[in-house]
Amino acid sequence: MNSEADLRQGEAIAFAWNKDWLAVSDKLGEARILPIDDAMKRLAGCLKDPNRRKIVHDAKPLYRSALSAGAEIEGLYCDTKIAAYLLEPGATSAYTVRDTVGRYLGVSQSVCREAVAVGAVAPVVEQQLRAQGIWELATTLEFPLIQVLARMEHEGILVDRDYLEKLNADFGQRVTALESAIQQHAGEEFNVNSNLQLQRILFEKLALPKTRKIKTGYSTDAAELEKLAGSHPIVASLLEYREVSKLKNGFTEMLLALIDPKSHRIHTTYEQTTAATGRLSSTAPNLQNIPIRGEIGRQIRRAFIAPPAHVLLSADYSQIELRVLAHLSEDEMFCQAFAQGHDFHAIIAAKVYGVGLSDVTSAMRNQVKQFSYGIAYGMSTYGVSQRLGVEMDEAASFVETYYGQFPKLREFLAAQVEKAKIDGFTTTMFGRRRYLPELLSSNFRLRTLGERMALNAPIQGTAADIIKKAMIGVDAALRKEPVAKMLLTVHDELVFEVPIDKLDQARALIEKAMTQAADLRCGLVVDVHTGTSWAEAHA
DNA sequence: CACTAGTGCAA
DNA sequence: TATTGCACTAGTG
Repeated sequence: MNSEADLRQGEAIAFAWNKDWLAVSDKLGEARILPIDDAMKRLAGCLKDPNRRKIVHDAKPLYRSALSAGAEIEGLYCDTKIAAYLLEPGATSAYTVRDTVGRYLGVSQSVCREAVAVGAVAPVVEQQLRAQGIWELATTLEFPLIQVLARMEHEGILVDRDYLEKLNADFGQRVTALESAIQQHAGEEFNVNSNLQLQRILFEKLALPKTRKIKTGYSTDAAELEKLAGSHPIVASLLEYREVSKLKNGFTEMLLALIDPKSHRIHTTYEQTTAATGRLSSTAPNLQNIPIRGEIGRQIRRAFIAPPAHVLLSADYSQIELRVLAHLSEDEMFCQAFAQGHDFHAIIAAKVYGVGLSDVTSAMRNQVKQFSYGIAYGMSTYGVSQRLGVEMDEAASFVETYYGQFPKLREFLAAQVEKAKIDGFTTTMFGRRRYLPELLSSNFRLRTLGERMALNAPIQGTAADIIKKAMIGVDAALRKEPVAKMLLTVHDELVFEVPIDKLDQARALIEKAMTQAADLRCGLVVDVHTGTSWAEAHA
């Protein structure tokens, strides 16, 4: 390895261990569980042999192996400190740690600095967490969640490879055909994926009406192309090309590449420290943005399946963010709407428009629904006028009418921003903080962005707290009574694999644990669906 | 290889 | 001028 660059690219040393054993890779991606003494020798051997230095070591295969062996993982480490400890138990100072590992790896000690710092600052981090009043959040929510996530990643989800391959080939043909059609319309060959070249074709050669301005010229995004749809036949082909090539390049192809050859399943990685609001994120692959809306996109969800004699069960929180908003703001009318019945948005629309529930038109319902969601993102009057396609004065009166019905909503939101400006951070129901230095910015755009973040963070963050707590509860219940396996988490949804003959038990257990995760004024409601594929189960 | 911009998928 | 993410492609340095 030539040095710093290689290490920075994830070729860090990874270990999983407890007091009895330590897991290390002995060749790429192949992890072994070893008694602690043997592990030390093996590790030392690996690192000393220059031909085997590349042997390194994603954490995932390590803990997967550990879990298959039925192990309880105590720690998962990705740094040089433990390596140094294993190689030279006497290496304790930061410098000797770095120097020891650096020598074995044939890299400079400075390369090791960052990783070593993680170990060195651990006590300081604990002190900070305590000082910020979030030690409890860490020890009762985030730390216990680590193992739950590890089990889910290790389990993976089954995909229908044959089906996915057919889909991929089909998409491939369509992309090729559409590309030709577009170039026919354009009268020349060009790279359809290049926005620069595309802009030249659309706005210069074909002289289509100019669209929204962007840094590099004029936008060619789907919303703008829709407006040009009548102007030239190339536009329809382009929109379809975008849709299909997105699905092929971004989904079918990637998913096929990430099917684990041994388990035949897809194992995502959840990032616990990425989203500023406390949400989880998912990478390699991101299973939190698998298409669901379009019919073509939905086909991709059909590839996620249950093994024979099993079904997938999807349990999602109904309107969790709006419920959190209702709870935190203590707006009685808003809370009552949840208690009344099933169609929340229609109930709110009836109040806003001052009509009976049966007189709510779909247009009314849709406008109100969009604004209700927009509230949690800090949508402005201008935003309302854009999204609802109305004039500014109409948008302003809509906003007034809406908040007139739910006065505590606006009070709560304003108070959030004021408090965040004083404290410098927002707080969720479980005490999670988001620091917002943007609120002090002299840059108008940045400052107003900070204000919207201050509105959104407690709501999105509390919802994240709740589902995390639910996951810990569900996991604990499932370990006592293994009637299902928890596979995925998608912000307000949990996906399980359930033996068909355990379905009733699993459903009851999951619903109970999720519903009990928090005590909201307006309650928590969980919708459960099952099916052979994720497409069916999500419905 | 590192970085940005543009685009588009999800909750 | 509606939040939070991940990932792809093109293009620059």
